[in-house]
Amino acid sequence: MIQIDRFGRTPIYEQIIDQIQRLIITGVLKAGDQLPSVRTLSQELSINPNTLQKAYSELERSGVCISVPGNGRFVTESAVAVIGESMEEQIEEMKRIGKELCVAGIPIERVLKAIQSAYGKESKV
Amino acid sequence: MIQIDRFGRTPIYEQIIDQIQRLIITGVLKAGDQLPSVRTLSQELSINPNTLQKAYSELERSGVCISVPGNGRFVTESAVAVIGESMEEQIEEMKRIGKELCVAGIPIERVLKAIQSAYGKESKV
DNA sequence: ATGAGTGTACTATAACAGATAGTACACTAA
DNA sequence: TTAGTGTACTATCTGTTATAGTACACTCAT
Repeated sequence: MIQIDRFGRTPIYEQIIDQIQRLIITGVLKAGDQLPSVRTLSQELSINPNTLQKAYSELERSGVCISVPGNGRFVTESAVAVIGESMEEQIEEMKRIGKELCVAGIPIERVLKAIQSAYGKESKV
Repeated sequence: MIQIDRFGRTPIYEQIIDQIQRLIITGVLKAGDQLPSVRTLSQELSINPNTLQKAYSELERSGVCISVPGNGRFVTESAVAVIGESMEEQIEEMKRIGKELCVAGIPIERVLKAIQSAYGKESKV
């Protein structure tokens, strides 16, 4: 369900945040669903409970999930919307890279094709 | 010529690498040009000489510049090509973000427009 | 030959982030 | 009561980043 890359440069807690958000926007996890507990998931992933707690806290801070002490942690109704908003930042990041590629002389057609392939529109025309 | 953001998350030496590469692909620095010495530039930027040395070493490792002990450090003939190759990685990063935006349900038109605006093609049609 | 200006190497230190380890406490539901 | 939740806290370890200071070798102009 969740894969951890221990050798990459991205911190474990960030990887978890990204992957849980992905599970939500892909519909694997839906509003009201319970997230795995800190203890069980940390054991399953062989990571420290505190590391997972850090990821969960951040998800809760941004409004993706809500914790019910003594009960569990659940995906909020607004989770999909919240994550969607964070996608705006991704678009900004795209613009930033786009400007770099522009000054580097990379033709815009190459970039557009890359985007289209990511969207599964190969456009082999 | 070079601006340092001491409060951002990107390390100083990476900022220097990025900005020198930018100076080269924009033509401000050309093949054969001498880079500022470790001592002078580190004083100018108020950073440690070792930090700058780290940035320069990395630029040299990737083939952007070459050092001549006792003489100076110069932009190589292949610098532009080398930097251009590293742009391929940027395109891969774009694909990665593109896939995320795709599963998040962001319409491809929004992404394409973002790219075009980065390229200065506003396409106000 | 000398001196100024290069690059390079090395050790040491401090600060910070990331991750781990272990413990403790409060809450809820069966 | 018990098991399973979330939460809080301290302590430690590690790697990266950045700084500080020193030392040495090289090149060039004088």
